[in-house]
Amino acid sequence: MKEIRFYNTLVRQKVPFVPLAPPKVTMYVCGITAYDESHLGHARAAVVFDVLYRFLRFVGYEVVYVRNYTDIDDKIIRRAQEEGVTTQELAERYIRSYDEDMKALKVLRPTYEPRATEHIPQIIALIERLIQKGYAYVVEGDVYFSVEKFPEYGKLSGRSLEEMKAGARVSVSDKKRHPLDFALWKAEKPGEPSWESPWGRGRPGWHIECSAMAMHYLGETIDLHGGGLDLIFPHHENEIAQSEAATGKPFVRYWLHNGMVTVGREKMSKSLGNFVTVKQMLARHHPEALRLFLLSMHYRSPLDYSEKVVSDHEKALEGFYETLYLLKRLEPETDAPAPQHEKPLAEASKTLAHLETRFCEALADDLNTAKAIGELFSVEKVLNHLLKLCGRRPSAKHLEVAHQGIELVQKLGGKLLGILEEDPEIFIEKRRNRALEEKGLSREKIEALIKEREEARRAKDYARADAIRDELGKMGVLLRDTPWGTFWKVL
RNA sequence: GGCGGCGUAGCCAAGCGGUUAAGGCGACGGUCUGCAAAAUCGUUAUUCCGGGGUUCGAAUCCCCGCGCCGCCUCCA
Repeated sequence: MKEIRFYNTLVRQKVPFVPLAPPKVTMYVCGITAYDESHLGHARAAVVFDVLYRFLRFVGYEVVYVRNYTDIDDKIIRRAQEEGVTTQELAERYIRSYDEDMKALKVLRPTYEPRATEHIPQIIALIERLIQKGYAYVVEGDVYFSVEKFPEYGKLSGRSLEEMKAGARVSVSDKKRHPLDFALWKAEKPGEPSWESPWGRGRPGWHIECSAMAMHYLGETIDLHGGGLDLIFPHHENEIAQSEAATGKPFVRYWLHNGMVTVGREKMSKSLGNFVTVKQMLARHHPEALRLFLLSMHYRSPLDYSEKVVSDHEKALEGFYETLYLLKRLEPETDAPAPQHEKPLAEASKTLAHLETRFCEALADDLNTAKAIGELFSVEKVLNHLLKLCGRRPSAKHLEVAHQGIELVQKLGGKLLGILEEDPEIFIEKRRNRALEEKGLSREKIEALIKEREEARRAKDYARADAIRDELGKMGVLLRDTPWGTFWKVL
């Protein structure tokens, strides 16, 4: 296995990944603010870091993975007030909804999924530490972090305080000593949830929760911290400032940021209203098709969403499953392969092993899932060749190579990418049922017609057989005659 | 304005100085098939936004343009 390399936002280049205390790896990813349904952008971040998590475990690391839920913030408060529910009720609802989405998308559960409101003591302790060290100040029940006290402020996003002051779109609050100072603690406002603190009742600011929870679960220096590119400034910059000011130690060894999902090249976002929710997508596509789409682009690049492209990936996925389906039906007819098959079989086996290496190297190279997917589809090609080689009389040796391929698909596709892990027969039946329902077609009718056509074919009544096929074709049903019977699919 | 990124076939996309520029979707032709479909074989980028430069050699490095996007405010 070649060394693993990641693009570290902090140093702006790809660097070898060396965990602080192998085999342990600590990893923190910014989760969602639970105030609305999650969209494709949230799904991308979750799926990308899910594959990272899977890959690190696959190569033998013991990964402690934390992904938080922000369950108290301005948007949650506003939304809860609009709906006349408590912030807890609202957050709970969307956390549950997100969990459903993640489960459907086969995103593995992180080791811990902490919520901000369940870590108020840790947050307060961290703020106190910052005040003691002179990095934070109290104004009328608010506590602010003083960016000028932290000389390295801006190191992640590549800005200086001067530059940012110049372009200042930052609202100047008379309470802040510097426009970029940010709230660690916000004084209670009437009708808003609040907690006791040394500075009076109030609630935590946004940035502090991630530092507090990351340190609580993972220690003062963590290996990996992930999140969307849009979090680099100010959120992650602020996390660094708070954490490193408090501990005097590096907070994160490797910062990883995923690119945005775009629509017509524009960022998908709530405010632009150009978002598609995960639930809407799941209603139209197989979850694995979504994963395939989300992983088809390198994680740091923008990913432009369009139904056509998602469907293209879905078709590719279906084709792969159809190959697996046929492969699974093979039964050995003889013990030994025909002599002229021995060499191709040996070559197929060798190619499969080679593809596995290439696949893993792709992931090791800054999680290049797009390349890895390419290698995986080359496995499909090998399997199709094998299928052809098998013909109607596969030998035990043919089957052995077939199983090697199937296992490889389960390992690389299933275990690492979270795709192609269903039973092909179940996958195909699910697709059929979904398509039948969409088009309002009757399975019984289709199957009866197919049976009738098969009888006609046996009787060599091809005119009748073709008439039935045309009829089914008009219904959107495509037929494919195989040695094991007629395979059908609804387009 | 500052910082960062992108521009590869009809569409999506890999490629990080050196074999025939991965892979997917699509299109066209051959094989297979009763005919289809699927599969398979071949064709579909003599060339990587444009122009210079470095180099024995560049899609890959440098410079100058053009176009697009993200961040600088809450945001995955």
